[in-house]
Amino acid sequence: MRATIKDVAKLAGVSPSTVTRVIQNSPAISQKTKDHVRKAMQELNYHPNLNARSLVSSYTQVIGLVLPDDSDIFYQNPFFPTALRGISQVAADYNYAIQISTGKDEEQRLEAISQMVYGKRVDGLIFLYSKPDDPLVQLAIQHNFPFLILGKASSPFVSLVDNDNIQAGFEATTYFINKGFQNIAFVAGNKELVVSQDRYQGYKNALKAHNIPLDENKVKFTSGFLLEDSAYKITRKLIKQKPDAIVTTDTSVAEGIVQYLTEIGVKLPIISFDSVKPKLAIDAYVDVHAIKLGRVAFNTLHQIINDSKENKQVCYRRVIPHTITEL
Amino acid sequence: MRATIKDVAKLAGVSPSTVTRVIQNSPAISQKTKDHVRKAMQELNYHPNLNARSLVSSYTQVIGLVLPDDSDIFYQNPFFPTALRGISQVAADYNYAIQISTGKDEEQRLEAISQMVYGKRVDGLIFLYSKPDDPLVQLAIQHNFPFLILGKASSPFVSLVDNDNIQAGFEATTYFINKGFQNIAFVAGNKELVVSQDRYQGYKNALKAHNIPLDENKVKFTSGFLLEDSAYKITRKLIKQKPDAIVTTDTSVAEGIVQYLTEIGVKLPIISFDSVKPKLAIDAYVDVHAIKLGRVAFNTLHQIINDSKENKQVCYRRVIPHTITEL
DNA sequence: CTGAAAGCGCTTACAG
DNA sequence: CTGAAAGCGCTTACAG
Repeated sequence: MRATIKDVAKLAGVSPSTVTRVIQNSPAISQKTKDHVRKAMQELNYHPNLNARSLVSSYTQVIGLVLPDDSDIFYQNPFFPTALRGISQVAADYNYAIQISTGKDEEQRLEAISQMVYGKRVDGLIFLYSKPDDPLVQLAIQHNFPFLILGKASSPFVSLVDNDNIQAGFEATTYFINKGFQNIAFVAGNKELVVSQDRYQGYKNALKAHNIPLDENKVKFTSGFLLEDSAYKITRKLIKQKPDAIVTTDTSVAEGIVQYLTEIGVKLPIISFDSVKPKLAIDAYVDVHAIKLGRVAFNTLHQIINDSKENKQVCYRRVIPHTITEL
Repeated sequence: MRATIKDVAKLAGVSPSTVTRVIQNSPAISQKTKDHVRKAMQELNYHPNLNARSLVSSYTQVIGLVLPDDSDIFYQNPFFPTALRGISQVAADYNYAIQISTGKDEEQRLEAISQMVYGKRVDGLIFLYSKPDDPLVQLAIQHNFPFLILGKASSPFVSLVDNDNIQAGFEATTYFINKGFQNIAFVAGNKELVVSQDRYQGYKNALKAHNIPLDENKVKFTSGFLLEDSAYKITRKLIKQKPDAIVTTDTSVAEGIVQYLTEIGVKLPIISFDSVKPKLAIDAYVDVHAIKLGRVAFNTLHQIINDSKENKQVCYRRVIPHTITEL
């Protein structure tokens, strides 16, 4: 059988509480005792039962990652694995484990997250998506459970880590304006998503700042599950407006556009958004630095968890700078 | 405060053990009592403390997903999110949660997995990679801990779920042979990986079966972190061998090849392997059906966990069929 | 069909 | 600097 804290205590000739204190590296314990106990732990290959620890101490050293529905386009995008990398890098340093939670629909996801929260399986949550009035977020708010959104939240009292997508849209558009283009089209992903709206706002702001009139015929939003397919079809119409450059919010969208343009033998300057260097022949991309987003997200959640232990309620809002890279 | 099992028992006028039995839907309990207790649970919004449950019952309803090093090319590939989808779909049906585990190097990963296993945080493990003599797999074997490898294992006594990569390599090559090509090149990812070796074996088998001599100058393996970059460079040399078609084992590799070929204005038929429809203009791809792999992986692990409760030791080896799709 | 008791493996005051 | 006791919230035999 696995060794318990009692076995270690016996072998080291101390009480179980002393063993606990050694594990916690309590300054109250003498160096000599610590050495003894540690030797005993080694000898018995002792590892604490984390369930027992969590039961009594009511912290788990686990955080939950809340993903959107299983069917979501989310999984097509390198954003998720990249942000996950950032989160897990910092989590490993703090010795935190990561539990992920998704489901086929909202009901199943709500059930899963309830179990995590009520069942005391995690100390905090990171939402890897952002949508208005999400019931899962509501649950966290109601129970005063530590959480943070990786994205833009509608409520002003929610902690979040995000890019400044309005500014990024502005800069992406300005990139082309500065190169002398005047008929810049804009093609975004799902219109409902806050990121699409924000980047569109940035696009409009940039045109305005340079006194270029907005032509809504040059603005398109994709729909459906496969972004490329939708973008491909949209381009057919878009091209009639004779744009001289295209700002797009997603590499998948850019892929659809490029595919159509290639087929009809047209070449247009394109800028896109991505979390990794696009494998596509486009001119530039806005790097949202998903690894950094993930790293800061974990750090911030960690902060929030500690705050809540002290009954502090702080709302953190962190912006991760983007960069524009020419290809 | 959150309601405990005692609160429910009191409200329902029964003992805590009866509440437990109702939760377990034990046939020993009368319908009337069940109704009472369930009503009380509803009223108090009762959710069991899972740490307490795991402590005493020593099962967790959590499985661990073991990922390769944080720096690994693994994260560039859609295989991971796709397989994860499959795993989490079935996990949700069984009401299992998923914990993921990675780290910056093997030491950190071993530490993380030790905590999961010794700390009794998970009931079983799925390894999402496969390499010879992996110390993490050793740990699981030594402790008789339920696990399974999503990939090919070197030991014959390890459960696994995988494609038949030799057969797939054979078919991919035959696809071109049947179209009349005779000078088929082969470009694979990292030579150390078992999948690369297996697909190469399939390539050789196909040539042999059609009496086409193997020309090792037409066989290349990439190296380094960015597969496309490596493939790009390799193509420069490869092209001197005047291949008339190329079998490649990875879409990233295919991307590098296509990029080079496009630049020099050459078009060659290419077939690749992928878990999602490639966004690249190639002729066909072998779909490894990563979702299915994930689904079967969870189901099998679930089986293994149940076997181990009954002290059964069964070694499962499941093959997931691939398909070739023309684009 | 149901309850009382013991215990899972820890940690946390309390006491010295 | 250290120990004895109590308890976290469940479940599992045992008994009836």
